[in-house]
Amino acid sequence: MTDLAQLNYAQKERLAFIDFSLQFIGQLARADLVNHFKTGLASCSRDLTLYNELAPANMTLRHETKRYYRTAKFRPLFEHNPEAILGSLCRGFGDGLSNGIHPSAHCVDTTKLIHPNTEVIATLMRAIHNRMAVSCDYISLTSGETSRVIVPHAIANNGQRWHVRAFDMKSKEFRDFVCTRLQNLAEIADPINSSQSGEHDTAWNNILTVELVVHPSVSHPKAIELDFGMDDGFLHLEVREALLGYLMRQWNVDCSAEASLTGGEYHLWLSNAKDLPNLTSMAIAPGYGF
Amino acid sequence: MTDLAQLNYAQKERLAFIDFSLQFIGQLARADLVNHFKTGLASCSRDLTLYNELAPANMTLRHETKRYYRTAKFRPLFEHNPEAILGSLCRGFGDGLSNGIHPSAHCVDTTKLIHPNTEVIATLMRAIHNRMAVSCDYISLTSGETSRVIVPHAIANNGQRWHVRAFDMKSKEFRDFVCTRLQNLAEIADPINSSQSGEHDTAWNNILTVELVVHPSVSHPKAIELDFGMDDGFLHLEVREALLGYLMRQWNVDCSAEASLTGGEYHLWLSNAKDLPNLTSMAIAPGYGF
DNA sequence: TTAGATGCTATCATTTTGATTTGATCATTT
DNA sequence: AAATGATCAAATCAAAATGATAGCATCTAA
Repeated sequence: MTDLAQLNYAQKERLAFIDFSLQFIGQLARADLVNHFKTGLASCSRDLTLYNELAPANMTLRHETKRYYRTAKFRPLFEHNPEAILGSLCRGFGDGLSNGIHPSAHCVDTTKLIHPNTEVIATLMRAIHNRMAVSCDYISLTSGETSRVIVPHAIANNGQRWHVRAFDMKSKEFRDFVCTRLQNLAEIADPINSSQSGEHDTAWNNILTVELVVHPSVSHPKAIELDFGMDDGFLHLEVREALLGYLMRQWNVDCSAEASLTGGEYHLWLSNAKDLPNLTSMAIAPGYGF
Repeated sequence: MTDLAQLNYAQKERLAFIDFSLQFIGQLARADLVNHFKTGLASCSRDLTLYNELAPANMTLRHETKRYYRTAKFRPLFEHNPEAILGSLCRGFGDGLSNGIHPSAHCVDTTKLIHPNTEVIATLMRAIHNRMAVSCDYISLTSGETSRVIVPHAIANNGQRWHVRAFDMKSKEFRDFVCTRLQNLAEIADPINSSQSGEHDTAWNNILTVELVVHPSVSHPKAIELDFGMDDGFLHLEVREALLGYLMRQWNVDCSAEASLTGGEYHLWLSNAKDLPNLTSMAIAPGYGF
């Protein structure tokens, strides 16, 4: 009896591709496998036979079209993560390799307007992993261009932009820097001071629990409960203090004490706002501290 | 002479993993490869030797640490797409297979609060590919729960939620439905009416060209130009009419005729707003039509 | 009715992989 | 200073996976 766990990486990948295609496209032909994996025809037949052994009820061959079709009894052989799936549908299946990409015309992700530079991300990530500082020029919205030395310890997406969280030698505190506004990065070989490492970034390491509820102004709260998968009307989140403001802004969470913001975009209310300490990260949160 | 193009899929994947690790982590040990691909030790040595043949200047072994390190002369062997990279760093390398996931603690994507149901996405995608209608219950924010029959033709992310674009039999027009608010989906075997197919969705098929410029209120426009990769101060986009409003809202684009919105969140201005026809999709766009 | 496309299976040569052994380097311990 | 242990490389051989090919089945479309 063959078993999924015994198979090697390449075989599992091909079976996952079959599973994915059946589940999300509903059909599959041998040529699709050949196209994607640049494999031989005989292998495809073998893979399809193997898949059929592992999940006999999942697909049937229709000779009229010479394709395999998902059956009504289909049970996925692999667990596909929803976010990863949608990414695969939009970008094409197959991470890491740029070949075999044929994105679906029927699945479009948001238009990405900001594309961090690969070299910048690479340099930052290496500096983070190797605990090194980098020198750079930074163009801030408030103060324009300045040269700095920063000690990065994490990269985070705030919903629109990728930021690097770093100790800033100039201001002597931990700050966020937008990755696309960094230029002329250079690694600095000298070992960093331990007080500049990520462990000392309190706003980053402090995990807050926030409670979100459907905004009282919403006339059909069930819709919002479905969106956010709320069982009992509450959504409890653990969020880094440094990222909380971004999160509230991204999701248009009304952070006023009494849910007093009006406007159709506020679907959620931060119901424990008064329990939270006064946070600088929340300066951008809608309605906070008014 | 070995050549990248000659290698099989599995080998290319392992080389891409080596390339990726060197570029974004800066180092790599044989054990990392074993861990990820569940491969034998001997294979790793072979893969590393092969990588070294293909890119001799990219890495060196340091016996002190028994790891390979990226050299200063590193030239990536594979093209890594920035969005895909950041995804890989956050979620772990290796699409399609859930094994070998060890996401970086130093790269955090936005907190996803909305998780579309895999079955719903699968059913919709199959209906789209097979040009079929589905019956469903939909809970709308304005009118609450209703039963409908829709003919989907695309799935799109509007920046916060995944929508399905579909012909709605009830209203007899093309509309957006939030995927998480769809329940009790059932495929309808009857063939669809051709007037209900995606080709007739004019707001979807109409591609508009929009011109974005840095908002005049920004004091250091260079920062914004860097964010959006503007060469000459302009950003020209081709956008589906049906998605334009979402895009303007997602990026906080001031859509007023004279860039009259105030507020630090408006980094961009839609400079050709007056050239655009009156669009229902733009109802949610900041400042539009005021 | 027949040609053509695409599917399956079987066979065999080739390639890739896994397991094992031997030897090297270097940090750590004795 | 020498022994120990961890991890690397390289070589070898057996096992497994893959590619190529050929013969046959099924169905569509001409």
